[in-house]
Amino acid sequence: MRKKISIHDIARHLNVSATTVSFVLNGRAEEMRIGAEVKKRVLDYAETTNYRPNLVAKSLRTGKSRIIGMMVEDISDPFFASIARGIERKAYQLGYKIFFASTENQTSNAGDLIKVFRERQVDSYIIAPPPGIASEIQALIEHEHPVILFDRYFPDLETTNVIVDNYNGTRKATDHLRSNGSSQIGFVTLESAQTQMHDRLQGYLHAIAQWGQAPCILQLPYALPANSSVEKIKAFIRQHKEMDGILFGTNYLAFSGLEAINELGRKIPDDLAVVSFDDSRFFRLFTPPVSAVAQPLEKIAETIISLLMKSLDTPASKRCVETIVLETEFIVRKSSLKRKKTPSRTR
Amino acid sequence: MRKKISIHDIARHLNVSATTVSFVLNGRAEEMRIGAEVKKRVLDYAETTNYRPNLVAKSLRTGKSRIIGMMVEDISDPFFASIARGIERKAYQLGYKIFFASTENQTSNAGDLIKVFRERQVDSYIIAPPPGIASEIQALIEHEHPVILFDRYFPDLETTNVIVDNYNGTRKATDHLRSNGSSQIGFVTLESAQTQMHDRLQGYLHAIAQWGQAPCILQLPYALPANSSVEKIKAFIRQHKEMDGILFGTNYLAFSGLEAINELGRKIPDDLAVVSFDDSRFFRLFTPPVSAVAQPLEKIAETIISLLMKSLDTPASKRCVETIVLETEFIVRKSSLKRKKTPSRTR
DNA sequence: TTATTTTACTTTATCGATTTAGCAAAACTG
DNA sequence: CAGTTTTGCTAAATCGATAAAGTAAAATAA
Repeated sequence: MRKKISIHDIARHLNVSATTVSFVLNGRAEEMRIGAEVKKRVLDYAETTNYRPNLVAKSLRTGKSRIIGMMVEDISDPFFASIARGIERKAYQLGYKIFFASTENQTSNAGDLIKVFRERQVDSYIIAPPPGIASEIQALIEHEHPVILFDRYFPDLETTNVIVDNYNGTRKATDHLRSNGSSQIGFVTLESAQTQMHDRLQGYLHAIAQWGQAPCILQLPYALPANSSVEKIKAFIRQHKEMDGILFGTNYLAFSGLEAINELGRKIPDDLAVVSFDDSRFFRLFTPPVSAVAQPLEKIAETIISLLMKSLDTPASKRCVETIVLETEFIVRKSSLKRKKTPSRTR
Repeated sequence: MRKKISIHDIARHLNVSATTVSFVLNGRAEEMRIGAEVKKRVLDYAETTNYRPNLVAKSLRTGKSRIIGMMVEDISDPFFASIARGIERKAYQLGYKIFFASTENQTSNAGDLIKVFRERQVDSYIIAPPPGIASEIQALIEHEHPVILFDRYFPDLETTNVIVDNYNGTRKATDHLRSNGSSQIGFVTLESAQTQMHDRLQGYLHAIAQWGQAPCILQLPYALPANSSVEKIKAFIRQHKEMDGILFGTNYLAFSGLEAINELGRKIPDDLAVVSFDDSRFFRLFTPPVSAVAQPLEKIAETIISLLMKSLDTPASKRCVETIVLETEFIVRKSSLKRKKTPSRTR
């Protein structure tokens, strides 16, 4: 096993100092007045020996790791996975690496992760925060680490946030149900006081208030197993016979909901129309396809990274905080041609 | 901004040496005969100042980073995302952190990533390798880094591999289609010579050979956009009128396939029965639900981590290579009660 | 009582980079 | 031709930890 070569090995071999090698390899040869010939010899030797800098050493010396710590609820959740993927792509291009981690939306997990990240000298953070972690985030900012919150945020905290317009998302979705014939619209959401769910709830409430409908809401605990969700949604549907439209607060709630509706033998959309907040590639595959409020995943990732880079380029003292609100898109899906072609096909 | 405190700060404050502090904080106080009182003072002071070791410095000194580099095709793909999640959970418990990265199954991306990982002093690797990366992986092993390949591997390389029994997976799936009435079974797969797809193909071929059916195969290029896949699958189905069963080589091919079948107005399973390799939580939500070959995701993650830990505990010279083949589970999904209860419901 | 061992630490080197300060030789200036 | 500047480098300190080797004082043994 040939050992890894260091800057000192190069220096020794060429009879120059490590400093010179460092300057050359960092492209500071001119600035530091290193002769053209020495420069060439260093470059050539580094090339032939396939020298790779030890970034751990570099980090220790410079205090910057070029590592981003990213914490989300669950990296295997399609929403977070997509955003993570987008961020990954852009970060790598910029020479940054990412530690991804899942909080399960637990305060304690997030707290532990922040500690671990700090030990590892992570120098910036992208966080979809769980409740109760505001003070730790505040501490990160006080330590001058760039922090971007996304998906949800703390209104009391002066952070840079990237979110979507949840309020108008559910509002448009509710209006859509109404204008497509539903008069009693239910909302199935999470028992969560976090901003994203709060705003979605408000959007729904304000929408139904327009035509004077009373709220009809089911709030499920976070991380409820899918089969329990299905049961609770079934009970909810049974209890509200008058309900002829349902809006789901997340796509996985919608999946449980579709299953519940299916099991109850209700017909979509004739018995019960369905719309989901947060799109999924699967909605178009259902019969009938499901309309949804799509979040601009690529745009979210892009915005997060560009704000983060801006923050990294700015001294802590003059970083400005801002909350970027991205628009959602309402995707209307009607039954495909099949439905029209064979309206009375038996199943 | 209060500065981060180091072992030297503690030493200075308590009038002891940094070495003493290091020993105490690493639990080596007894071994190194540090007095109980000094030990207590160090521990207390570290506690009150909220001392956190600088793991970058530690890595530099010890040469171990306790960072695992994990490379998969795409971390947002549900298969890889689930495995990543399982690995993440276990790795954190063991004090390891993970760099996740996506290769897009491109040799050059994987090569670059290996370089980046090495610069960052990653000390072990979990890789779902793209084609053509065998020599770089060989080099990693020669440098005595523990490496675990999963999902696919290189038969010529002496590596530790964690795979599933792809051959029997497709074989069982094909048999299932046959015994449920399909007599002409098609196979939609990827244009890939990698082991996992190769074995799936063989399973299919051997299965149909049992009853003398001729192969009926569609191979799609890797990373084909979903809408092109749909078109190609539609053409394939149209060309093979006699085909009454289709096996899909991956779940995303199955999704395209379902869309294609839908658009052609064929009925599942009466016109065309469908089975997918690689399960998805969505298959049960389709009407009718789709049977699938499920890979043991949790078990794969578990096996990878335990082999990796074993490897890390073993000197490079006496690590043994092994290929663990995990069994798949064939999940039969019949139409739900609804189908039976209301066989002639119109839609 | 002297020699040896044990106790309880400390000194110093090191990991692989960066960075500040410095220094000799060459070139230029007046 | 002495003095200053520029050129082209290098020595040494540093980041924050660990580890090998050392050492003074106390305890024990002969």
